[in-house]
Amino acid sequence: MQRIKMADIARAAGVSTMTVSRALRQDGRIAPETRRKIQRIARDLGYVPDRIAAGFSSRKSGFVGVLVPSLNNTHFAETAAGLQNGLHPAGLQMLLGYTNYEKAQAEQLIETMLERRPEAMVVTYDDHTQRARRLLVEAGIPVIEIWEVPPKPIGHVVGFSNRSSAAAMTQHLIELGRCKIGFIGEANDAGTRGAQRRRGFLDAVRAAGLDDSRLFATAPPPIGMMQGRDAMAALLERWPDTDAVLCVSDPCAYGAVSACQLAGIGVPDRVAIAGFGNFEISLCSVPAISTVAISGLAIGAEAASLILRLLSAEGRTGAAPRETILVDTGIEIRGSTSPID
Amino acid sequence: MQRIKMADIARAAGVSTMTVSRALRQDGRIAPETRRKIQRIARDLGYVPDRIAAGFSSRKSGFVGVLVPSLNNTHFAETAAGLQNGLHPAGLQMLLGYTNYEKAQAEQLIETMLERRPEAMVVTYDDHTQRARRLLVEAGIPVIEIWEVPPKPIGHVVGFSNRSSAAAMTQHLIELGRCKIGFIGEANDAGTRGAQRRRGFLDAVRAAGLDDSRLFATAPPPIGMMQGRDAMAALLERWPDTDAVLCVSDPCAYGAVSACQLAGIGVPDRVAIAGFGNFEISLCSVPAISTVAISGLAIGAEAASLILRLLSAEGRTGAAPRETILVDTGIEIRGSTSPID
DNA sequence: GGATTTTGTGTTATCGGTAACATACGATAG
DNA sequence: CTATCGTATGTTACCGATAACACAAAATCC
Repeated sequence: MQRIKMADIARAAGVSTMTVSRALRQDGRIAPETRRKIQRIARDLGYVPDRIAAGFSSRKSGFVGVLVPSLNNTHFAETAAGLQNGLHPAGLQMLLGYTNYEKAQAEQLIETMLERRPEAMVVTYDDHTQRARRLLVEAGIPVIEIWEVPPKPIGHVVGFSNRSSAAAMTQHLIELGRCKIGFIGEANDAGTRGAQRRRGFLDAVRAAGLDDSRLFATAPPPIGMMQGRDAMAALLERWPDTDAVLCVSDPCAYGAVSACQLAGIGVPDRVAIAGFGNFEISLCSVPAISTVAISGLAIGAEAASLILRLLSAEGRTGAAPRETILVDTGIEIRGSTSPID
Repeated sequence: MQRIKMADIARAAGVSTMTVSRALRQDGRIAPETRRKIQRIARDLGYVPDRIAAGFSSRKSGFVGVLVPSLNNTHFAETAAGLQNGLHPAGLQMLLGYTNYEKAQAEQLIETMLERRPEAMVVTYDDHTQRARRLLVEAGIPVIEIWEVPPKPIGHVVGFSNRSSAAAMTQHLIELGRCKIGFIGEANDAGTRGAQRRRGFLDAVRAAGLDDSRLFATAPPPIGMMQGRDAMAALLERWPDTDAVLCVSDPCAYGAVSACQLAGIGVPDRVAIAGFGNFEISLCSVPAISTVAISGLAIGAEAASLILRLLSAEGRTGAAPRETILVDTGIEIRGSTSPID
């Protein structure tokens, strides 16, 4: 089974391959009639252009590498969707990889993705290995970190402050009059998003002069509903008088709510519970769960549009100035933290 | 910024590029000493091989195209994860695209993916357009449909029968003694997975001689929790004496459970509710939701291993015989359908 | 009406590797 | 001691498209 290539069309049309190449792109000065004829022949022959070869020749691969910790997570799935929506119309194909929250896996994926000569890389903020950072820097392409504003960015940034968002939500719990507030999340001290949220929690609790010891560490991410449930049960056993809990994410918070339901503990009457991320479950849960609203779709869309901007502005000497784009976040107050009458 | 290429290494080592090419692969007969020297130089120079060029030359792109309806869905996210796990170690990069349940989008994605010359295509079963099917067939590469066993497969299959699984779950509801059973799902009559589940529901209900009219049609997919909630409320308004409901998926079923909670309707006492897919929410919900257990990870893993098998067995004349791999499914009975005392 | 520009198309080289074949040389066999 | 072979490496061609430049014919100018 021989694939049709440009030379076949050229032969059929009695022109050179260069003319075919020009006719099939918007580019180039071509007689309208010639173009129509070539397009018709291409269609009749069922020609499928070879973008690999085209990219190889024009030194533009048409790929953008994207790394997320997990696909099985609304956040990152939406980010990927936002990226695809923005990149696909521009002829860019997303190379998606998920790291399963493992640094070694991330480094591995970065390495193999770079072998595909992407035109840009999008990586979810994390405490990447030195080698991973070096590979990204030396690739000489735009690198965009998403989902946080790193203290030491590798390149461009599309994110927000997990720390201050978590602090804002904690502040809300404090203003409810709660004073024995716990936190459920990973214990990892490295610079991850979860750790930033824990820091924000501590910022707010300490500023209010409250007990800052009620940190319940789960296993490393991914932290799902059942982890949240188990953690909540354990936290209440250890500190039975806890009156509010901030969870590192919404699924985790839903697990905490379900633990209370099973134990007959009223939410929000006895314990207020808040999550992070505005997942669907936090809206549909009974009671609905207060959460920090972030749009993964927006992050993906912003990253995509930044990439398009950076790639089209490639006339500059040296690297483009570092861009930092902040996406909006907000606190959604719902039933799980409504004031006690 | 000039990238290092094989020629640079060859010059530094005083050998030809061909020797470098051989040394950096496992292939070829190379003096161990030469290989070590070349590998060291490559490392020192920070060489990153160009897999695009390599693939272009060897006529193997190293890509596998994967199409799923949605990423924001545990099912397909796990499938993608299973595929990546299986393909990445073999040096294959997944090109992932999501169709948002739209046929036109699927056709578009198939077209642009084929321009990347993938070595195989994985598509989620759906009622694809004629043109999409033709493109896939004419690509001359292995095509694998997943998540259903199609009546007219395009190529290979890794799936299960949505219809009989749904029938089995409906049968379970019938055996509970329920006789006014509803179904919540899409109305679309096309050959989608949801439509197959509805057929299975009807099979079982009719076989038992029960009322088969309680079909509540939601909007087209994606069908989320809130759609399930609204649909359940509307279904109960229309048919207040309904005593069991099968939902097209778990998130939808959770929405239905939450609708009952809000309305003060006991689950399972007054209405039993079952879902489909074994999402985390069905396990963590209170009550936990009975569901059809399917492993998206297994589907992805099976598809990946089938691809590797097909690609390595490319010595055959003509196409390889069509393979159909069935993955296990089972009924998980949980609180939402426990018998009334 | 000849010079200049514009338009449409062709030619050549090349992107970074690898397949296929060629070759030099030391080892082994007879 | 020569014929044969296997091993390690080099040479050449090419994968399918496009960039850069060349060039003839038609259009425009003064």
